[in-house]
Amino acid sequence: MKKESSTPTMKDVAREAGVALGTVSKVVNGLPVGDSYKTRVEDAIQKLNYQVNSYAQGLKANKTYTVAVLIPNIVDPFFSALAYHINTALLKQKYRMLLCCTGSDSTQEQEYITMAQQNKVDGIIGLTYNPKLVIEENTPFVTIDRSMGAGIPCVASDNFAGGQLAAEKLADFGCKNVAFLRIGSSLSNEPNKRKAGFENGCLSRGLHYEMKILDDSAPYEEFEKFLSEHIHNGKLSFDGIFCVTDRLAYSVIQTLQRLRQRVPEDVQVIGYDGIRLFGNMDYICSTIVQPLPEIAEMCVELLLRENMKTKPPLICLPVTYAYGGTTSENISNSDEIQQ
Amino acid sequence: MKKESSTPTMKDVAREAGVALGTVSKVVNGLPVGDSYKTRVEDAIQKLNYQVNSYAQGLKANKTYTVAVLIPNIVDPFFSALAYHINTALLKQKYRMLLCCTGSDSTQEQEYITMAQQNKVDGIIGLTYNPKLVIEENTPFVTIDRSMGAGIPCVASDNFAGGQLAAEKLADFGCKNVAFLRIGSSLSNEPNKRKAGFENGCLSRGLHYEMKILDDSAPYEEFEKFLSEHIHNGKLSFDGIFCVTDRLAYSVIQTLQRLRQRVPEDVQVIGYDGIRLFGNMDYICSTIVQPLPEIAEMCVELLLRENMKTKPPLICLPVTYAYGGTTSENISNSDEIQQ
DNA sequence: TTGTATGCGTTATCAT
DNA sequence: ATGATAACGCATACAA
Repeated sequence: MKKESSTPTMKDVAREAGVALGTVSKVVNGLPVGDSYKTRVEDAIQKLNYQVNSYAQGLKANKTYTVAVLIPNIVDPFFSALAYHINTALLKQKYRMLLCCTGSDSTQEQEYITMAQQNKVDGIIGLTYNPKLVIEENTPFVTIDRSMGAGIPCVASDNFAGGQLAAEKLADFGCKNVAFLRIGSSLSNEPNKRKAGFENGCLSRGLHYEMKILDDSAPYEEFEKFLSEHIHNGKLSFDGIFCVTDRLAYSVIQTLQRLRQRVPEDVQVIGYDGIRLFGNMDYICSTIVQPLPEIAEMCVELLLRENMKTKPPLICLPVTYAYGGTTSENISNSDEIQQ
Repeated sequence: MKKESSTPTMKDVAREAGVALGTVSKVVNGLPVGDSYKTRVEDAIQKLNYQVNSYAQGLKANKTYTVAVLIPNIVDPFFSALAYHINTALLKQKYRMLLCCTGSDSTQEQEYITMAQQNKVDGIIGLTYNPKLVIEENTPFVTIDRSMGAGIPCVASDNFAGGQLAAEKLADFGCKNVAFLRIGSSLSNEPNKRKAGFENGCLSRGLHYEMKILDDSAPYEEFEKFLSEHIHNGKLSFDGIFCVTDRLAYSVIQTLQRLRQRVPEDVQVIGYDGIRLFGNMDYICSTIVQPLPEIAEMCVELLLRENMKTKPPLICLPVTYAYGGTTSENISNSDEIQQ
């Protein structure tokens, strides 16, 4: 009574084929085996519909071909696109993705990491908000957009250059008086560079600029208040706005419409991230596009690289600008106006 | 030389605590153990930073607390929202999600299923396009939106009622002459019921209607052609359009704008799915909302239910209508006009 | 109550 | 080249 109707094992295949256990293992793993044996084993595998048990493999080899990916959520288009590209990059290397949505919650993040390590993942890629996560020494870890120091590599878009590019584009498109709007965790230092780059760009191009930085806990209405206060006689004093994310840009554009400001005629808006509707359709605004495929590839390569001696602390990948209907370019793109 | 600097095992904990292996196991699993032993073991666990190896657990128990989720992709807002809710439902039951993006490709789907079974997942939830997938008998399987017969449960929104509701809403909002637009795999029979329900609704409400059904391979331009052909003297002969998905509705709305038709003044549009921007913001159009949380919960419950004798073949969950700016309702929602 | 021994499915090291 | 056997980390039936 040793076997219930459970899934067949190598032992079953060996018995069926009339060979030894080790022989089956060799066939499965493509090691040299006598031809007659090989076919017999393959027939038995077919007949029993045998599949290797990767849990047993993992136990033996101490390697699971699984990588945990920690992101805040999966419904924000930026994060879902990120997850998509990471999955693609992992698949190329025959790795599986264990997706962990943390809700940006430090406790959840730690729980997921513990879980992932119990699950003996071969590595963790994380866009996290907890600067002091407890991670085992021997679990490779790569972060996205969050420098955690201590020999943990961070892959990010070139946030500084992106901010700068945004300022330059606004200047190119005729803006004189611009604003930078930001909301979000002040812990995450990488995106802060967008502000610095933007300032730098404004200075070098002689743009007058103002900043409005909100904490995570602040209500969005603060921005509406800020913008209203800069309207005099129905006219906004800014002719260009750079938002720290496309998501914020989307809300800001709605607010501007409520305030009877036309985009892009009265005020131009540039976001950051390069989000597209349905992942492959229109940009939701003119934006600084993050090179998601490259970021994903880089994370995976760094994570799986053997000689971890040479782990670079921070890798910045180049960004590009894309038109999304909320800027006034001289090129005739006006038939695709959004919102 | 048996131990490299690898992760500690129960044996290490036992040695450290000066107790037997089985005692450690009991402590870890919360089985009764003498108090002094218990604290000693717990201290050792702390000291060594021990974590159970779920691969070894899984091998032993033949249970992995992992469920594979097959969806076409993760960047379409509908699928990402679905994945999000399934993940949430699984987490409640202490299950992990192995996310598999199939690209709607039958071969990929089969590969993923093979992979998932090698990984000894406890079950599979799939929104698939291959009607004849090979799945082991003893791997629980639940489908979403695709009836596969043969005792495999299917969870879906009430597509028929949804189509009917769309027709009724259009009728309520004053439409007389409506159209149904559909593109997508003709293999997937569940969403086909949207058409049937819509027809039924039109008939019972005395709406004149027309249909335009496109195959997956057809170019989207066919719709543009179809709509242009129904414009006479600048006026579209339809005053209401029901699109099989929000995604299609989005494209159709753009097309209508190109054709100088105002939405919703000239023609009202209703989609299906209930997609929201960024997962929690505005609907992209007036729409029939799928009850995603309930669908996810139902899938998980069905999948993990022990007494699989009573597997219902098809479960339809109720849909609701939501305003998204593309219908003309008499209620004063007009300040939130989209597009 | 605590310790010991066996087996889960696989791989790898041995003899043969 | 092939077959027997030990070991991976854990859970558990059984013995103490």
